[in-house]
Amino acid sequence: MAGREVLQRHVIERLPRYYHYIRNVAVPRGQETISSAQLAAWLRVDDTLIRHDLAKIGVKGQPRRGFRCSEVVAAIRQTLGFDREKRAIIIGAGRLGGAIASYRGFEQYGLRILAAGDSAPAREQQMLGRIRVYPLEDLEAVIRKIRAELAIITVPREAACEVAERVQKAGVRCIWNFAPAHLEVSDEIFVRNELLSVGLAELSYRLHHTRRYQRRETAAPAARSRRRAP
Amino acid sequence: MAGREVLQRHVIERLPRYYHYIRNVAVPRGQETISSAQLAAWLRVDDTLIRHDLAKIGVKGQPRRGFRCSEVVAAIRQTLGFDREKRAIIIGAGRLGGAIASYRGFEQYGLRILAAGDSAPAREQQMLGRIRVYPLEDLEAVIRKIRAELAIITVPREAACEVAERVQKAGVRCIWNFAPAHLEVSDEIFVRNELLSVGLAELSYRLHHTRRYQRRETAAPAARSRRRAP
DNA sequence: TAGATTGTTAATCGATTAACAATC
DNA sequence: TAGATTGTTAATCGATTAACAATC
Repeated sequence: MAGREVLQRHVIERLPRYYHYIRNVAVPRGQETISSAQLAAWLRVDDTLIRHDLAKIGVKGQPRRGFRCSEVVAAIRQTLGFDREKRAIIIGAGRLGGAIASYRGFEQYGLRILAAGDSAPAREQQMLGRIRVYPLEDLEAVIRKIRAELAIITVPREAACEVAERVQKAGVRCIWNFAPAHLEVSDEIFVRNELLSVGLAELSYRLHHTRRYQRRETAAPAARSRRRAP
Repeated sequence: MAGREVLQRHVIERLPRYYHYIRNVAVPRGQETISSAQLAAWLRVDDTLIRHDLAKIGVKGQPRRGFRCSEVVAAIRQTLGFDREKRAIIIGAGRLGGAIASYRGFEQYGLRILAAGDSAPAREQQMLGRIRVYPLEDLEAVIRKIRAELAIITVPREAACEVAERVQKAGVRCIWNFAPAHLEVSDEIFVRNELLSVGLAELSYRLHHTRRYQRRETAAPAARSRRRAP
């Protein structure tokens, strides 16, 4: 159940890939079961690694059959908490914020974006898809009203730090930050920084340094952080 | 110069963070030099790791002074190829595509988005910021015309695979994929999958499993892949 | 049954950290 | 000079892979 031992970060990063592959590739193909070898071939890792990971989240396979897709999916959902609602506010109702807010795929991860905030007068009081956009002055009140536990930050860099401080004080427990800024938040709150330039950096390196590539699809983390030194 | 030995992936993922921190935090503060301890405290890693990384890209520090910011920045730019132009096309002129295309910060990484493609008639012939949007029928012609070596995919999942195949055949060498799809491309081409649900998965896990967090800011990769099994 | 696949312990590999001499 | 910080080799740690018995 909940509260198995703590998972290592690498495992946490791989599980959503298994989830994604099974739901979007294996199941649509009509597969009821999936072998560790199949997942491994896809993700370009050793099949033992897959079995280790699945054992950690308590899924049992059947010799000669593999793992039942439905069981793997259920175990991942349960382990990662996809089956529990995450009440979120998105701050920054620009194009990126709009893209995230209107993407329906995140629902299968339990994300519920209940409100948006934005400073630009032109955008205030507007709707972002089906989500209401509030002026930034009301940030704290809105967070409390919708009981947001997660804040998604899609404001420009200059505004990100202040927004982070405010959402933190208003009681949010996690931040998903898309602004290319270094947020200074307390230790109590978890921040995941999606620094897109890291992706660009890798592409740049590959583009300029390599001609051919070995194949590989790897589960790999993005920026995570906790608060900086006191 | 170019062509030092191949860097390990972890190093490639950390360098842009150093770059980002120095340019956005240290330099604006007026620092001319930066110590490995300062970078380490920020990124929550051991300072030895920083010195190892910087040694790998050929930066020399000065005892009691640290590393010159300008030298570190120059070395990272040169190593990762930020100082060389990357000609790109973005396919999918929706909100996410628009956000990426109009973000000016990528210029300091050498990214030049020269054209956009989109299938929706309403968007055809429009401009995306200062970038012209072409209909998808002309994809191959546009890629050849602008000599794109990088394709940024921001189309919906259903369209992603076909787009990937087409850009590949048209000669693009790298794909930066934001669609939550498994692209099937040849070994010759490098793909970086920015699967955002991985980030959401980690937040979900933290939100449901932890109360307090140790601090840490870690350089961490996102999805990378090379072509799948033949 | 034979054979494919899981499950798990042990070995390996590689990234990180420790230790400490060198340097300004 | 003394002291802070780099540079580098060696040790550690942890993730991945190998090996192989168990199972259906």
